[in-house]
Amino acid sequence: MFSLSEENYLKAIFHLEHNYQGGVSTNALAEEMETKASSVTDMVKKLSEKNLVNYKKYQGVKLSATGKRTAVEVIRKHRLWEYFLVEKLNFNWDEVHEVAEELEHIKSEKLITELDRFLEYPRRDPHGDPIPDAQGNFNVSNRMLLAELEKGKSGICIGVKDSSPDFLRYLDKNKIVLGKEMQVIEKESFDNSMLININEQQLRISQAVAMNLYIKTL
Amino acid sequence: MFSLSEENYLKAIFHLEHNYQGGVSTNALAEEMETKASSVTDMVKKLSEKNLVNYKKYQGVKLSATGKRTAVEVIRKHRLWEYFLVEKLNFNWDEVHEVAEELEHIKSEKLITELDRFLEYPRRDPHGDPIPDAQGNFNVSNRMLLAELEKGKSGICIGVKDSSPDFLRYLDKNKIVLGKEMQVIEKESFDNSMLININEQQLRISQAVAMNLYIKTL
DNA sequence: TTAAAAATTTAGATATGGCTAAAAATAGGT
DNA sequence: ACCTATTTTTAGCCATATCTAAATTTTTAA
Repeated sequence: MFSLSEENYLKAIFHLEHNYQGGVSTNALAEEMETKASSVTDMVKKLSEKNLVNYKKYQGVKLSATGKRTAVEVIRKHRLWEYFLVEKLNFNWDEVHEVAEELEHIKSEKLITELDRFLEYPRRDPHGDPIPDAQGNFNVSNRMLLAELEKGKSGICIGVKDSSPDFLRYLDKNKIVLGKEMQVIEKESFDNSMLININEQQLRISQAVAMNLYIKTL
Repeated sequence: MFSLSEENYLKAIFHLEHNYQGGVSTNALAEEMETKASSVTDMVKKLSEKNLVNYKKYQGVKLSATGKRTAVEVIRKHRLWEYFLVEKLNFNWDEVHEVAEELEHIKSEKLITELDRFLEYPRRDPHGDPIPDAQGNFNVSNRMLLAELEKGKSGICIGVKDSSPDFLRYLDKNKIVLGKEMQVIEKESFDNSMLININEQQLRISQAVAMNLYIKTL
């Protein structure tokens, strides 16, 4: 159907569309894909010829309906495989991304249908990101950043914004696990760090951390 | 490490080495890879430069130690994935090959180590072929073709030589399953067909079938 | 409003893996 | 031994997905 590169471009455009409404710029896409702008232009033309994106010179790209559907399918596969790796194969959540990047391109509808069933239809991957269902629907629940939580209020940790191994290992080290309840004891206006109550202990959290943890309020 | 093409060539050479002792010929390899002899020559040169095969012009190729190790690793991955697909994801044994051809190239040692553990260290894939262990050792048991079994003798079906979907579906249709005991009632010298006792029923088997079923004697 | 800066595209090149057609080497039969 | 048929290799070309460097368009700011 589509090449590995094409699928990766579609996925990248999908992720960037959240931040760039009026079309994803060539440079933004080049940075996301860790390649050069000229390579992006070439690929974007190809995707456009295949009607996966809408593209006009110097105007950036947007996914077409087909392009979006394809991107969501790849994301679904990626997140199901991540869940499989953590739940069945003892992977830690900071080491699944790379392998899932490869597994997401395996072409077999039955494989994914059956994997989904085998995993009992998980709703979120190990980082708390929603797994779209077979129809491409995300089950987006209301979530907010820990940084937005007011002093005294509590929430349950449901996901991470940054899922770099460094951050995930920081969370492991501090026993911050998805599903855990946390309460804001104190906010420091000087550096926007906060003191939270978690695991029946107090923990100081920097702004950088609070800006990258999703919670839902009780 | 190695490209998808390189891995597929190594696998093909490994399989062909059983029949062609003195080096695998370019044409044989071309047929196995479903490509042209000229393309094979090019690739074989590349493999030779990487010391994965020993190659001299017009003399065919043999795997080097490294080449053989790599080929066996790929075969191990292929067969573990086939087992996973059948045992965990409800695939039939005639539909696993294509998907396993893709999965076998995923690069992660941990993935395979953990998959092996998760599957509880299976010794044979769904077609009865041995799965090499992490050290690359096949646990080859003594096996023979059903066609070689004498009249009156019994054996247990342990594998298939031909694993084409057509043949596998023929076996399904006739309830010939790995692990089943079968006894030769009569051999017809005219066409080398045989009458066997299996599942408490008599069944007529053509020479083509008997030449493609592995059994072990009791 | 126009010149400099930034972003984007084009042109031309590279590497991989494959192809066709032609040349070269080997193998077989007499 | 030699001529022919088969096998294998070489030479030159194609497509994908990259890259660098140069050209072009858009944006910004004086």
